[in-house]
Amino acid sequence: MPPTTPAQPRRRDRRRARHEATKREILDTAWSMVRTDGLAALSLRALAHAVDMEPQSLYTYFASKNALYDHMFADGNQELARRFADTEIPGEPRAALRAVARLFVEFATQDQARYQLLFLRTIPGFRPSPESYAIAVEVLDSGRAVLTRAGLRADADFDLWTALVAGLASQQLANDPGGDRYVRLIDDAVTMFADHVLGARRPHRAPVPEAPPAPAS
Amino acid sequence: MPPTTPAQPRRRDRRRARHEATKREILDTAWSMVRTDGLAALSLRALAHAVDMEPQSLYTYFASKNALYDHMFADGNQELARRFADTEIPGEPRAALRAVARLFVEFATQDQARYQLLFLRTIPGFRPSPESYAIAVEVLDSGRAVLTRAGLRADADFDLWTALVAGLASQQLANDPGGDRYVRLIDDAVTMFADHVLGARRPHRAPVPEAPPAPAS
DNA sequence: GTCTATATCCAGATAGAC
DNA sequence: GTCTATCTGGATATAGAC
Repeated sequence: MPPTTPAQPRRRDRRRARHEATKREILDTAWSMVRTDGLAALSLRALAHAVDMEPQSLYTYFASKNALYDHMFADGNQELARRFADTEIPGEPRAALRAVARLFVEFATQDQARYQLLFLRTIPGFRPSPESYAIAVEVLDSGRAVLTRAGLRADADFDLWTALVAGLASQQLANDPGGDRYVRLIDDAVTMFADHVLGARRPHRAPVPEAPPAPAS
Repeated sequence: MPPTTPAQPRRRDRRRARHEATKREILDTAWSMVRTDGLAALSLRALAHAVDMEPQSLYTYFASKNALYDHMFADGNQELARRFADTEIPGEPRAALRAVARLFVEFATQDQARYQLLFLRTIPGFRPSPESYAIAVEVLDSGRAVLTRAGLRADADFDLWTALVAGLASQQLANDPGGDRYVRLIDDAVTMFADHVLGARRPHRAPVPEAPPAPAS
């Protein structure tokens, strides 16, 4: 019998685990609902009934609707962070840019509601908590680290980069949801960007095989 | 006495003019409200009281809330069309691209709610009517015409263009509303784009004065 | 931790008098 | 064209029994 593990803490752990499991189920259900009905259309009543609860019981898990949005915000950013961690980023600068662009645009275009919650100001009055926002900053820093390794130095270049990939994602979601009209432009966009900030290895879209890599600055 | 203009029609005209004026006032008030409270936060009650009406009276002017959104959608697109018509677009390709990029990004960043209504799918269930959507298509065609004149041929290039300018606008609104962190990247972004699709007149950001204009294709 | 009961207020929309 | 009156339903949130 383990001496330093009395029964009480273990039971408390079990209870807490169950609490977390229910919370997880609520969050997953919420995601599924906003995916079909739209982010702003989420109602706590409908959510509660979808998990077989009375609406009031939700308040055991989330203090308010905005608190729920806040958890979803953290959740989505954590998912993106996980993908960053799980993706091997090539050392070659252009390949690295392609990898991170694909990673982000794929993540963004998979879920319109998630994109709106994480990157647009769709819900009036919603502001992520400092803790949740910190995760978003961490993710952004992951992206920045990749670009720095690829030879990017200027903040303005990083901003141009985020505008480019966010633009592809945004247009894909708004004008061709579920399609690939803008997704398929990713590689071309990366080439355009890399030519601009890293120096053109190949002039004007004509591929030059075996050209030496261009220096960063 | 004018023979072919009886009194009845004139009175009808006056009434209709008054009707249109009130409609205009409601629309303007709605714009002002969504600008401060957020697009999705608009309520017909609050709107009605802001124009000193009972909520029910609004239905004389707009058949539903979505009908109001639809009029706002048309309204915003008409404003953008007006700006296109009023702006002189230079003949030189890069200058033309700069002009249209500035025009669009300025319009977009002036009003977050308007941007969300016109270009993002913020309101669950809202779809513009065919008549309103036609105005949006017309505006898009204006932009396309400028790029065609500048030497752009491929549809994919036009899509890359809209992604780029929409990305700048979107990031400006989401991450630095009211500032110019992304707006000031417009010229750089246009250079990047033009180098890519029109051919690099200047290699890697080093301006070459008096260089001959590059051919379109 | 979940429920019943309730509070409070708001939403969009319709009917019909004036 | 605007009002009063009303419908119907929804929203978020709290109190307290079990």
